[in-house]
Amino acid sequence: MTTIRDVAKLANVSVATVSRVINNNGYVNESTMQRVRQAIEQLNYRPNDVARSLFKGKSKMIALFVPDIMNPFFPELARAVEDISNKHGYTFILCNTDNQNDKEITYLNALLQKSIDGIILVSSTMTTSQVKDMKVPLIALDRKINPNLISVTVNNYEGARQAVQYLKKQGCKRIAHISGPENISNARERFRGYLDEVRDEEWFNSDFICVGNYAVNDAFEATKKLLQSNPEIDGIFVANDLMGVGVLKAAESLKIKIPNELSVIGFDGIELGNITSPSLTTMAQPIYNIGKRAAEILIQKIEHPNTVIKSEEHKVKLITREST
Amino acid sequence: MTTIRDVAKLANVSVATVSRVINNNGYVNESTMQRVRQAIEQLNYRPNDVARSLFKGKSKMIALFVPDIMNPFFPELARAVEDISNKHGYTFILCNTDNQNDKEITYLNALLQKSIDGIILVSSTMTTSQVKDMKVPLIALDRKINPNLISVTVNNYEGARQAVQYLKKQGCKRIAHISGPENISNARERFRGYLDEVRDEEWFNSDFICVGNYAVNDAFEATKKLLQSNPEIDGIFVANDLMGVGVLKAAESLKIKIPNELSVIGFDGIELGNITSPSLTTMAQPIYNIGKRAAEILIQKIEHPNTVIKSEEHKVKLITREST
DNA sequence: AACGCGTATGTAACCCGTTACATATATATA
DNA sequence: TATATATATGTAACGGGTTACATACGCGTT
Repeated sequence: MTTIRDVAKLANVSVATVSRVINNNGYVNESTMQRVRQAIEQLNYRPNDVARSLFKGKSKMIALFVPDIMNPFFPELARAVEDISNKHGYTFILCNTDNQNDKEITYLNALLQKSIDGIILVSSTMTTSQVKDMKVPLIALDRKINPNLISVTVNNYEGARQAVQYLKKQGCKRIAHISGPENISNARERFRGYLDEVRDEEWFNSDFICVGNYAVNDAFEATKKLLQSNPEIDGIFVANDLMGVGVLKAAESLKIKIPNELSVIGFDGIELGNITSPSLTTMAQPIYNIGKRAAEILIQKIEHPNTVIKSEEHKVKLITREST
Repeated sequence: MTTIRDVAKLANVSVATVSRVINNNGYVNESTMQRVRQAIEQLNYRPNDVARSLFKGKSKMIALFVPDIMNPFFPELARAVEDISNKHGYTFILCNTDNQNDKEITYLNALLQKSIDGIILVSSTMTTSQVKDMKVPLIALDRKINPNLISVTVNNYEGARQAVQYLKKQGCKRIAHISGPENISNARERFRGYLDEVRDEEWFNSDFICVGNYAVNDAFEATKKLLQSNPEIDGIFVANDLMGVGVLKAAESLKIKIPNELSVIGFDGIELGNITSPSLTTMAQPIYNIGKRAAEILIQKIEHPNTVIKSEEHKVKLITREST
């Protein structure tokens, strides 16, 4: 492998001068620069990023922790983060945590040993003590971790209220909710939004609430039970689209007509909801955009540690489709 | 940050001895080892991987190039590669190439500068000259690049024939094909399989062939045209499941009943096909498994450069669902 | 007694950019 | 003319592990 010393020798200058040319800093005479450039060209020299990282203590790498890239919500997030990383000259590392804290900690340590420059966390298991006093910049995405850790999220509470309001406007009189796991902040917010919309209705009944796990199958089973025990339900607000699909399938298997007998609204706005039939009405998050913003904020934090950065809450948007 | 020298000082030994303890090689007296271990513990010392990489010229990182992680075929592949990387102590880097050769080359150079240990390529745009003489181990996945580059693929040709045979067995008399892009090796193979099954049928008509782009929308439009011009078609072999979804939607919009009036079979076996209604019959690839094998082979190649490694062609498997 | 080998540990060079500091010339200011 | 400043370039230390090589002790063999 050719090194900066080879280039220096060929161009008849010191390594310092070559380094100045490469990094375009310090004083270098025009003609010297030409000579160095030519030597670099001739040897096809590429600086070794590892040596650079060692000296600088920075690696130009950022990581994204997601529970599981196979969950269709996350690829778009990952794509956004990768695009922005790439645009700013960072290499993108993807880690699947399976919502397991020990995996997160193992990844974290491994990445710190590699001088990772920053990490974006989609996590419901990292604890406050694990994230505070971290010397490497962290950003929470999609799920808040604690109030001191900058986060990029959506207005889950408001979005949930709007979803329920929309069902009411469509004429639903008995609205149920399939919630997400209680340890996930956005699931709690969506649940709270639902509750604040329905708790004072005279028809409200806590049997209309099921706890799901943000996955298709559980929602399928839960919905079947729910609708069999409570045939009066005519609307369901589902805490994410993936479970929304499970609800549609359950209704289909019970021969309940959507949207005639039952209206369904999801949350997230993943492409999947557009493909089912009936297609799924949803409160869509700006998924790509929140991933993009998280990456931009992280890079800002890495490159300008002193700028003041604030958490962001983006707005969800109703997308009406065939399920309502 | 605490360094090996800090540990050495505290344990009253040389850095060489500490290194020997960390890496468990060379002679170290039992009691010395205890002392060093304790110093490591006490200082919470973690070796700096960047320094290690610089000396060794290896980074313990591997990368996966995919066209776009948002295409639902790739997350499972990525997950498999990440799992295996992780298991063997490698860090996983994901690169979205958008099928653009210049992006691939840019990524490649960036990764080489980071002493990447190996790369898995899902690519239809890398050229023979770009991959030969690469000093870093490469593996082609899902798509062959050239005969000299080890690949992990499936039996696309055979699978395609089986798909068409299955449609015939189901009673289809006029079988069309929506193919993938001609520059993708697996699309060509699947097309060839289709052709070899139908070319000698007296009903065969080249109008039954459309070229798609492995995406939903194009297939939707193409199918509408195809079925309107050729209402006699009663079976379609679609080169991937994503386009299969487009076909299902097109049939729905034309009020063509599936499977009664039209049978559809896809290829890939992505989860999506299980969620549509009707659900999509498909020739399923062992997606996770081929990703896993590619990663295992790559790591084998990295860690034992002299072992003889062969390309692998895995078998696809018919999954019958409601669309046939 | 001399030699060989296994055990144990330390010194210093090495991996390869980066940059603080030293040196030197030329131009500008006082 | 003396001093300050911009320009130009080189030397060597530095970042933090790794390891070749040197040194030294203990024990067994001849």
